[in-house]
Amino acid sequence: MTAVLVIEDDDRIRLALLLALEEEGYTAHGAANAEEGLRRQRQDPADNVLVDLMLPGLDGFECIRQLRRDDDVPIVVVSARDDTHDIVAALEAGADDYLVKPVAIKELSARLRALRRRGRAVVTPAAVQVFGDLEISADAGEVRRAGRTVAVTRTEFRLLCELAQHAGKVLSRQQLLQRVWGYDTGDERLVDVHVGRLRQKIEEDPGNPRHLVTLRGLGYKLQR
Amino acid sequence: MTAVLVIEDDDRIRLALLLALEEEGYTAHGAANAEEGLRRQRQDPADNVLVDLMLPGLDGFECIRQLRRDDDVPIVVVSARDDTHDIVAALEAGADDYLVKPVAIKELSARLRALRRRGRAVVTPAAVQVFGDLEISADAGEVRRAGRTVAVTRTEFRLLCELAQHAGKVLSRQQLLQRVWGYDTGDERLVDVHVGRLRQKIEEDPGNPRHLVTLRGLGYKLQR
DNA sequence: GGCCGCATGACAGTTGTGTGACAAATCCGC
DNA sequence: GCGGATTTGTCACACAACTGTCATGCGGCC
Repeated sequence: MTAVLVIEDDDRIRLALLLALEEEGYTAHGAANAEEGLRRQRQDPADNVLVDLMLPGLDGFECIRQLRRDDDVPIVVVSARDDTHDIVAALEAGADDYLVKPVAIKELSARLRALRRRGRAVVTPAAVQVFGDLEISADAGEVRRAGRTVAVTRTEFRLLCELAQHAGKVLSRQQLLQRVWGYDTGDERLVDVHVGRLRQKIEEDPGNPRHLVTLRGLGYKLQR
Repeated sequence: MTAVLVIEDDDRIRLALLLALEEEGYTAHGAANAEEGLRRQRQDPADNVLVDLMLPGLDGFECIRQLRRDDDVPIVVVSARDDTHDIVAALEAGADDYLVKPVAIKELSARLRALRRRGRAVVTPAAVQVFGDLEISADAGEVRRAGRTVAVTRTEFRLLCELAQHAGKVLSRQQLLQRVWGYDTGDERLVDVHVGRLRQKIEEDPGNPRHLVTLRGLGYKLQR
């Protein structure tokens, strides 16, 4: 069974697409905005994703880019705008096809089939973030220091990724607790402990950290 | 350098496309009818083929089918007819995309790029992947370790292929359940068991896997 | 000097993973 | 169809790794 995720803010259009897709034999799920769509796709990846370009909050282009980071899923843009600039930008962002509303469901279905036939993307090397002698690859779930892979635990990895995502910026313990652990409240010392453990692994001299630095009274930040 | 073959009987349009493509940095060749196009592609395969639907003699649909028989080359239809039936028929025949004339060259170029990015044709025709002393032949359904063929079951093979397709990247148990078993939900331990069995067969020291490694809390990945 | 924030080591409870056993399902030659 | 062999999925258990809490001590800062 082929699953399709439809990210579209207009309720009427979304429902119409979902119904039409199910009519065509797909399992279809909807999301009303980019954030919800991304979460869904992470939790339970569909085989195809349909994205509208004009979304509240995170826009379609950014949504495509983030989808592409995690996944090779075929992405089809379904937009009201028939404009070469938009089409090119969407394809460059990582979309595989672009359809202008209103779409004929038979065409959509045929295009989805053509995309699946072509299969998943060629094995692309995992994306890597570099901080001096420190390399982080979210895809590969890997951290390297001076070329050597170091084993970090899941929590440490999440913490590191969160810091890397906001490289150079201070993140308070509260923010980290929230984003890494999902705690709205809790003991901030917990962050210290894990930062300490992380330093043991990724810093040359853990007592004198160069990448994962403390900003007294503010929090931590990751830098080159 | 990327080569494109344009099969189009209207001289003016063909020349315009060839010029525009060269402007975009492609090497472009033309053919005025299907027979000539097929011959050219056999003799000196291009990386992409553009086909008009209305051709003298052999028509575009048949041309696509014959191209597809020999080759996985990405095929884009460029036609004056904006009709769902034609679009669906062309895609079913084996085309990868369908553009309605007049085409914006920037859009065409972006679509060609998107296709190549995805194309299995361009990169993995042999479909034998090598991971150090481990070889996986997707076509032949064979797995070899250190030159010796090892017998793996169908499930194990699919699991291995899925991991190989995303070589070097972590796949969560959820993703594997979804992609290998098609389960939307289910016991993740199932994945563990099959990974364990696979290791017995493909790893030199199954207790100390070098290729099929666990990333605690994240999932599994296949590496060199 | 005293206070506060941070680093660190130890520890117990929890979680995640590997593995062997087993029964159901499937395959296959006859 | 039939019976044996293979494959598949479930379960339980053991073990190792990880997590969060706490206590202690150090060092900067007012």
